Amino acid sequence: MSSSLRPIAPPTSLMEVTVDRIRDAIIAGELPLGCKLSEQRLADMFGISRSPVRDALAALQMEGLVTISPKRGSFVFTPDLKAVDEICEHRCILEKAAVRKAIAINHAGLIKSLTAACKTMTEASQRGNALDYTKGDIDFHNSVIRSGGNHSIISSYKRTIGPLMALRTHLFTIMNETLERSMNEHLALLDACRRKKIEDAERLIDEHAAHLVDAYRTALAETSLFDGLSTGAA
Amino acid sequence: MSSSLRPIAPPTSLMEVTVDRIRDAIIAGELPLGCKLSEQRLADMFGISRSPVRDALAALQMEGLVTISPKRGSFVFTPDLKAVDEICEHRCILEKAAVRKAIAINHAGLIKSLTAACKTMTEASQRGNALDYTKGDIDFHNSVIRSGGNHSIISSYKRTIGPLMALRTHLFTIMNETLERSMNEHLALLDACRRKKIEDAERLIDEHAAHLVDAYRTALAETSLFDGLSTGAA
DNA sequence: GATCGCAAACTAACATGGTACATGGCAGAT
DNA sequence: ATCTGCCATGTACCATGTTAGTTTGCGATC
Repeated sequence: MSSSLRPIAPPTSLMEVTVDRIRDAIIAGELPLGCKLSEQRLADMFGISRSPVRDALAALQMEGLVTISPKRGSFVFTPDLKAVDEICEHRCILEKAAVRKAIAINHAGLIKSLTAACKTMTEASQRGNALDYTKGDIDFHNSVIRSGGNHSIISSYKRTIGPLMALRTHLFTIMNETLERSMNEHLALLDACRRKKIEDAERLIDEHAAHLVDAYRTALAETSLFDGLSTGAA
Repeated sequence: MSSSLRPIAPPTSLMEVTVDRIRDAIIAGELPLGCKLSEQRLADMFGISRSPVRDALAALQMEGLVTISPKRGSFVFTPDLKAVDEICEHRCILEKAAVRKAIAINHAGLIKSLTAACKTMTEASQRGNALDYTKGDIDFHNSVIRSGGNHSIISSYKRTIGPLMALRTHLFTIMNETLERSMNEHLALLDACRRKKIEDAERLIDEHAAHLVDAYRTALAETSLFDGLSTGAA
């Protein structure tokens, strides 16, 4: 109750927070796959003008989360099976290159960040919280990439896995089956990194990616059953 | 026949052509490295409003050609030595992965497109036309990536090499020295691909990338001598 | 009854005005 | 003389009006 008359003093631009809000809504499943994203509707939903919404949609297209058809509108990106395969293959290539470099030039930082991520995942696993586990999972893979130190790859990786974001939510439902195996795979990779076994680390990344493809394909198959166009729930 | 344009309907959006015009101006060197890109000035230059210019700048940021500082403006991206190293390393990783896959699953297509690119480069080399040679060079590397067939990698590659576009022009000046070596390297890679020598192909890509880094670093060193802020010539 | 054409509604794309913010220069104080 | 604070200027960012293109639904025609 001081002199701060401005409860919301956004240091970042309105467009930036709009990007975050739409991205969160997509990841949370409030804006389902293939959902039409009307500029006017989103503007009304957030109580702002169409301009920042338009800029935000362009930025999200850059991240691979939405697709924009000229003169037709924006839609939540829906990857098909082929796209999932290609994205996972691409992701696997980047991770293997990053882990190889990280072990060589940034071993301490790699182990530290990977250990922290594994700690988060272990705790979430014990509590049976798939959402927190997945956040730790994302942290783990981001740590691998970031430890590689190549900024070009870091930014590319972010855009690469973007199209899979909308599938993440549906991955939670089947995660329980594969959670234990996933946990063991991450721990094995951490161990290989700690012992600087590059060959083993790359092999483990390959195997992990293969399992990930299966999970995403299953999630995609489930979501395709809906096949409906929802307007998005509150 | 002129009326049946409906089914395909080429969307010649004003924003799209603005993107092309600005990109061409950057590649041509009319908009030098680090040049400030005023929305109003560009809009006046093209005789249009600021809206499509703003959208075009956002798209070019996606391609890595410009950087946008919030509330400050857009600038032609200027890579430093570290960025050049990282981009070339990234690019090398993608090319090696693509050539490995292309040899395995799309050998005929790979050889065909690479041969065509080499033909263009050879002719340009004999005429001493560095510009055409470079276009063939770009075609060659794009062919490697495209023959890999992974669409995620293809789009990522485009964005990856974007930041180096502004340096391309200055590369022409020193290309004559390294043109012959570059030509031989490409021919050697084509030969390795034709004989399905994956190991050799990857090694050649590594070596070629190393030489490319040197060329870009030299170009960057030359451009940094200018250090001036030009408003762009007609 | 099916198909083609037309029209109305919707929506993205473009243009323009207002506002907040960042930068550069200048005056005044120490 | 140097530094600091204020002011002028330019610019990006947001809001809103206008236009043009696409889609959809209905009706007429075959």
